[in-house]
Amino acid sequence: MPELPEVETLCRQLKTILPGEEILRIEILDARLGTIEGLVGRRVEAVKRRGKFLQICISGGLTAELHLRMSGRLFWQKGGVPPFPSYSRLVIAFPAGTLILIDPRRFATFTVQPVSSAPALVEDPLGGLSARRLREIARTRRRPVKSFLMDQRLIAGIGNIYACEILFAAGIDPRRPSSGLSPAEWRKVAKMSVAILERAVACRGTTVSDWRDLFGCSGTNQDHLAVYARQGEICRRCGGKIERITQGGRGTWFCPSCQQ
DNA sequence: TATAATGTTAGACT
DNA sequence: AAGTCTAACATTAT
Repeated sequence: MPELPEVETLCRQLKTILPGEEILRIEILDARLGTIEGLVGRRVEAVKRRGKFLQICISGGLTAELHLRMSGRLFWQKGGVPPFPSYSRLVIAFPAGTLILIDPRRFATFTVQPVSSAPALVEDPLGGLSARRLREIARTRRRPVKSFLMDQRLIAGIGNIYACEILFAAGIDPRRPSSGLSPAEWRKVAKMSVAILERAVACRGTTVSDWRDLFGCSGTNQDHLAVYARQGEICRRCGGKIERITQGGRGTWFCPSCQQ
């Protein structure tokens, strides 16, 4: 569910609440999450984001790393007592309230002292992407540019919705081999990536089905989607018809007439 | 009932 | 060897 803008939204909201708070209690409601040790009694020092990971830095040099995967959400509940929402999988109680991980599909992960995975080649597309760097990384890769943009080892944070929207904004066919884009095309991709992601952050994310922010509110970026989930509808730029294809097992939406 | 859903990754290919 | 592709994970909604 959440991509960079959604995780950034949660991160900004948590920053207003958690720093300085003591962890009073942790309840694991889904055994898939494993055990979580060493956090109770410690204090939150900072909240950060890396790609789609949310990092909670804890006193004593610990870091808890949360990944929401497909259906994870975070919800802030004022009181610390049940009932918790459906599909609550993890509860972390603080003096100010309770942080709840809601996750129907149970793919989310929460780890302490993570074996911090290697950073992406492009650490974070917010605040500037180098077109030359993208082109350099793409030079030896022939796979479709859409799956290139979504590869977290290469660029941190872009997922299915924003990959589709970025390529529409850049006017590039998602099936094009990455190595075949011209310097001018990479400039467009770089520029549009930043623009699309920044607008989504400003809109507190995209709510097409179940995304909600920390306080249960929908985002508003769905109002700006040009292609995602719009198959059969009219392209607002050229009047053509938006199509859906499958790439790497995921849906891709694009306008064949204005994305070349 | 079959399909698709905002993600990642192990293992099999090339 | 590095790059690429597929299936699998678990559950709900259409």
